Amino acid sequence: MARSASPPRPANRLLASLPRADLARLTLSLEPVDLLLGQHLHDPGSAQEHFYFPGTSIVSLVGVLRNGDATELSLVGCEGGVGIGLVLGGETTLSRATVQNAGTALRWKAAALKRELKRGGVVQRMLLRYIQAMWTQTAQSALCNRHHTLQQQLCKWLLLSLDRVDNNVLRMTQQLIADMIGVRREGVALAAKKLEIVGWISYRRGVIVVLNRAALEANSCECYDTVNAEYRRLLGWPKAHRKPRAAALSPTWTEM
Amino acid sequence: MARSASPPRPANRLLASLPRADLARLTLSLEPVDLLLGQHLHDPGSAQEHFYFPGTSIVSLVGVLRNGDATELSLVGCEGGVGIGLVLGGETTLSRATVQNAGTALRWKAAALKRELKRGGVVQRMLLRYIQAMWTQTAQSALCNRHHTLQQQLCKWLLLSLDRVDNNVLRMTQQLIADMIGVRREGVALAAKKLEIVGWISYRRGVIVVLNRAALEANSCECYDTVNAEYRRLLGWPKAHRKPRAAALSPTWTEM
DNA sequence: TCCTGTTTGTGCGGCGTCGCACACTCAAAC
DNA sequence: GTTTGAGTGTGCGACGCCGCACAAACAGGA
Repeated sequence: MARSASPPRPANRLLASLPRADLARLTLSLEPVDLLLGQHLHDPGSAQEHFYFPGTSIVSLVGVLRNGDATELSLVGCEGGVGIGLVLGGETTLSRATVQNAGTALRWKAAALKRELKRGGVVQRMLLRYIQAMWTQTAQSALCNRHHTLQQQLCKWLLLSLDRVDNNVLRMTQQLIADMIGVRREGVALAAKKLEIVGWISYRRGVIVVLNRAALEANSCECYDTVNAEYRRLLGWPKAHRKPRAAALSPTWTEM
Repeated sequence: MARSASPPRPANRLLASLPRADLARLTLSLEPVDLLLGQHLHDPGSAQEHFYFPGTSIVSLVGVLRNGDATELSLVGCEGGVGIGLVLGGETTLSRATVQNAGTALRWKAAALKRELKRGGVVQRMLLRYIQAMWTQTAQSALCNRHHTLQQQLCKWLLLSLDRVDNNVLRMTQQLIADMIGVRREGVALAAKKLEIVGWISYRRGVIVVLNRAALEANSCECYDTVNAEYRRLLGWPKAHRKPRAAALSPTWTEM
């Protein structure tokens, strides 16, 4: 069969980490799709037909309470995948997967995924390790929600999102961010204003530009570093997957 | 070999759910141990030598921040197991597993667990589904920490613990509970006092007796029900694993 | 160009939890 | 019986976020 002998490295890093042979086998059953802003890849309790490997898209996993209040459990971009219920065997989960950022992804039919899991090789190991990384992120969210301020969490959230796009621009309204973090829009407005006043970000009507990434890192809660370190350990990332810009000497502002 | 042909059903319900043949095979490599109050089964980043199946013991998985602040991520009793890092392949996790309630457990050498996982049969499926249940519990904790009051969380926590012992008595100081929920001891003291005044619990110096379980259920946050339902779905529990006592007609108090 | 709906800014009272301080109670050890 | 320390009760000011109300700024379509 004359399928290209060595397909281009996929944008998704889970896939890119696979040995050539395994990647080639998987590629046969992967289908490129474009994910649209606001699209739900799955809802609480709904069966999932596909597992998704985001490329340029970003997907947010959120937990939802009966009254509609929500909180983000994990943010998934090109470093991960969506559909852990398929891997762990529960089929459905209680979470919702919403597309945060329109973009590309590769999707994998549930049946094909299960066939691959039965092989029990490197693909299975990769998926399970990724699930551990995601569990860590969810666990850290629990800690973060309990112990850290909105200001710190906003910094963390901006950084997590920034790591999953290829420039320093985020397209998000404050309302959307508030829904993700699980707080009021006004709270986000206040915190964002402070970040703008000190010049670390600028924004207007749904477009956020990060101007001083290092300062955000210094003022985000430890969760950002902690989770990143664990992703690196579990998934074998290089030390930093973005070149840090020249560290700005912004002091961690105290009276913010 | 004259090993008893049909070993007694184990106290741990994950094990009890296994087909006879698989259980018999596993039993050969399981070792009974007594877990002591306060014992750490693993610490953040430390390698785990064993996977534990609690019998009468209760183990709390807690996440810890750099300053020592902590929050419970999952409570594990006879319905579950401790050591997901071994199953998912990361070996270590960022959480700490502390024994909440001294009691029995069966432990399983990491090497034997890995051999079993390679088989890829019903044991693997059972462990993965349990991990999904645990992820759900952790995720719900994140939501709970964000959106629910200490009073609700205390009710939830008492119920979760109660489900994992065989009477209505919990041996825990308020300080210990506070550390688990991730709040101040004074806050727990206040909330507990309210529960005692309305007569739903009584306690003295580290011994809590639950007098009106139904009332606690009515006043706990939805997380208790949500997580329980998901455990039932994923692990095939019967509808209620404790007989509900006669439902007390305690109104959900409003001015508590 | 004006209109309209979305996005952001801001003020106010209220509530839940924090951090701290200190008194009290009980059980076990001496 | 007395001492000691762990466990519990309570008050106070502070802080962070909520819920609400409403104004202002902006972008896109009519």
